[in-house]
Amino acid sequence: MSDTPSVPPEFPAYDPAAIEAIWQHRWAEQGTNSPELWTGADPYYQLMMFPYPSGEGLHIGNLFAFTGADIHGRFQRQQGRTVFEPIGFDSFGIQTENYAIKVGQHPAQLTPRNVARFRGQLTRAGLMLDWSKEVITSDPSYYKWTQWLFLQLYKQGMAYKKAAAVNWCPNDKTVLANEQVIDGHCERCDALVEQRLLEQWFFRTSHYSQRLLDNMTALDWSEITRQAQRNWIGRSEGAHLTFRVANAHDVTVFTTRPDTIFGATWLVLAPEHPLVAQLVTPAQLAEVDAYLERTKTQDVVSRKVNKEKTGVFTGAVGINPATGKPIPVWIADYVLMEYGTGAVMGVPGHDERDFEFAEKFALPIIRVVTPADGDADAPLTEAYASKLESDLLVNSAQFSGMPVPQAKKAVVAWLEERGNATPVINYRLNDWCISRQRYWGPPIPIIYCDSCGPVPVPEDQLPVVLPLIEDFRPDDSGISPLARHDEWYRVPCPTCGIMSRRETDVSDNFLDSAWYFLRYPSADRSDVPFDRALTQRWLPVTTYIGGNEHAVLHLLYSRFITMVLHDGGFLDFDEPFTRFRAHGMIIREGAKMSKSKGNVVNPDELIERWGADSLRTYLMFLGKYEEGGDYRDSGITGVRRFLDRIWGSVHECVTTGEPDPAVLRKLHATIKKVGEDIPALGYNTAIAAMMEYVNVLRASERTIHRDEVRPLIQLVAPFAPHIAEACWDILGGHESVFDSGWPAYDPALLVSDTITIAVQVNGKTRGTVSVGKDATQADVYAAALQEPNIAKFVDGEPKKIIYVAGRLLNVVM
RNA sequence: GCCCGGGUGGCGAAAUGGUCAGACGCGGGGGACUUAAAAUCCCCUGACCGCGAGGUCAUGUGGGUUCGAUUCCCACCCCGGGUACCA
Repeated sequence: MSDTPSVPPEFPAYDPAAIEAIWQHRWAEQGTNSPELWTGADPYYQLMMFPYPSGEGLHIGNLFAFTGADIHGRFQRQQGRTVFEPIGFDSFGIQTENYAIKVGQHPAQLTPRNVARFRGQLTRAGLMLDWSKEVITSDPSYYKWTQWLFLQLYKQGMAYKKAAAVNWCPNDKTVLANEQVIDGHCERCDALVEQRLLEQWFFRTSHYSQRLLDNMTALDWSEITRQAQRNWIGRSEGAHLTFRVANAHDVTVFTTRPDTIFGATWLVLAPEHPLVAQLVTPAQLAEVDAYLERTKTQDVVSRKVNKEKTGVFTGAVGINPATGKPIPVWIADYVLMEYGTGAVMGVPGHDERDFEFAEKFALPIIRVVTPADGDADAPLTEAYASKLESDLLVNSAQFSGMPVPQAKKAVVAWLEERGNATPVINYRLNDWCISRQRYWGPPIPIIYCDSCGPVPVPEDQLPVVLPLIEDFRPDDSGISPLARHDEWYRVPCPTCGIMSRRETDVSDNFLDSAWYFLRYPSADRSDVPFDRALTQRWLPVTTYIGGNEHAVLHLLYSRFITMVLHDGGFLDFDEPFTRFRAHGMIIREGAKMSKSKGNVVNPDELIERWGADSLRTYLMFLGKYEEGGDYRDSGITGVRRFLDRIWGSVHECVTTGEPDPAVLRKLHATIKKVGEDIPALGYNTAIAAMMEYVNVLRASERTIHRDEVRPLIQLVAPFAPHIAEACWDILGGHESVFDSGWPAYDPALLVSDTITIAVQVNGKTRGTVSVGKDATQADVYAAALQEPNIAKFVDGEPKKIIYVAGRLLNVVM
């Protein structure tokens, strides 16, 4: 009882597996990660993009993304907010279906297995997920409401049916998604893909183009993401111009360059343009038919990829409303029916594509625009398509000499008077085709009745359950596999009762994910898709973190759905995500990870070997979260050592004596730094700052005071939650470290009485001087001259002295 | 082609007008402890010249602005991502 131990007391080695198991169990048992949604103060909805539960299990990239979001959420919780961090599975869709076909199993069997595996992995990774609100999109309790959503859009006139082209494989006799068409060939059988017109369901996203654009200015989103959306919406200002055509209907074109109309030497229609049949003259009929046939037997993808100009003359002749001259009307597949009016005027002098076309078909090329100092008659060897505001019109009658921006307005006004023009704003954003001629998705809840037409399935009859059929593969019938099941698709009309047919298409996977964030808080409710009051309390999502590969489609569709629900009176807000941050991509040793390269990192093995805390922290240490990182196998040891040192410090620290003031200063600087870096997603520098502190804390095997190490545990907790809980417990914490708050720093400790000023002579640093914190320029200069190493460079009177208060003095000789 | 990112030590990366650029970590070298090794701890580590003090060069390339540039401007090269006949 009297012996003073001569060796330091032993303490258990840091054993991540054991610690992590204990705390994960405790979190689950005590519901630590399931906040009280109705009463919790200061709600903070921390959302991460839910995964598609692939057969391969959780990818390290998923883990990188989720960990970054989780750290943000855990930090917010330590700021005293009630943080809701839900998770779910995007389990419907073509990816799962294709995988099921590949491995020869049914997606309905595969999905629960994959989901179970993901659950295990996500739990093992120590994410602060509220599993009590899990959402699985392929579960009838979820897709019931996806179908409900379709019905609301239908009621609001936002869903409609029209014919649209799909990729069709004539060999497999099935519809293909764009990504299944490789170079114009079917990815499975290599047959040449063609296009087919099918009646499909669309959502009127285009109705919201301007609002989707306008609202964006108020969103706190990564700028790259906003820019991607702006480009996608593609607003462009221009005009509709109308051309008379002899013996036929007028042709209206869209152009952003009405000023160039004097140079329009032909008209071109898309092959699908409705006026084509009317315009063709008997003499040209055979040639035109042949061309139309050719464009039809081309898949949707390669038509856009193949830039070689083709076309055919219709025989029709239009009148250029500006010049009054006759111009030929052509058909060419470089004109897209889905953009503008499906017809353009050919202005070869000032449009690259038109120039190519003119060269190929020997059409006249007229210059109507020239640089300010240019020659009106200089021949064009390529299209002059500059956007310079100083460009002037030439060869354009009364408009010659006018600058382009002014001419755009003047020409439209002039033609407008004659009824030949209307100013319009056009968007490239198309309506959203949600029909999929597939099996693994929510059936679209519509019934076709011979006497009533399309009838929505009454809401009290939802869900329209996806039947469990064995032959779920797409086959040679050319329509959805569901159409092969009479017993499923033959139903009485809800209105008149006569035998009718169900819609056999399922909806797009993107529809499942366009509203899942609304479902989470209400996931346990079977009577409503989302509870109005609870939604009001938790949404819009406070912070959404996800990959920028979804910058356009998923985020745009989610915004669209939110707007529609708002306008339908279901929501009080019309933007779903207040703050969005795109994380970067994780690569390995400079290369993209892929199965074919065999360089995929397996998170399970890493967690087993190093622990979840080390892996989490290491992933965040690789680089800027928003830029991604380069995963290298050797680096994780440094992070593990860092956690080991924290573990050691917690066990070795004493409560006698006082903390070292110098260490405390560093501690408070670290608290400040980490507290500023985490909300800005500067995780790598936050970790570096903590490492620096640990180096100071343990320098020269000094004795560590408990008060020097305790706040560090709170700082490291978002990154390494398990070891933090364990350490907090050891240091006498009575609650979870995540309910212990965040340490405050004392600003007074961060300023010292003396400051070090760099002294440069002619811009070269020659030394530093230590002066009082209120020193003036003169004080610093005087002090500098006392330093021989500085003074020797100062010879005579300086020409100039620049003083940056508190930082630097530059003496210019 | 167009729109975004990004080029800094042997490597992952810090610092975006101001203290010899390179924090933090990996890797490497040296030392302490140990019978030895591991672990741990301490020191060094951009390149070149010099015994040394010290000096020279260095943030993709070339210009420019400035007392001062990795940081701002212009041109170009390379890498990554997105998008693509959008009139």
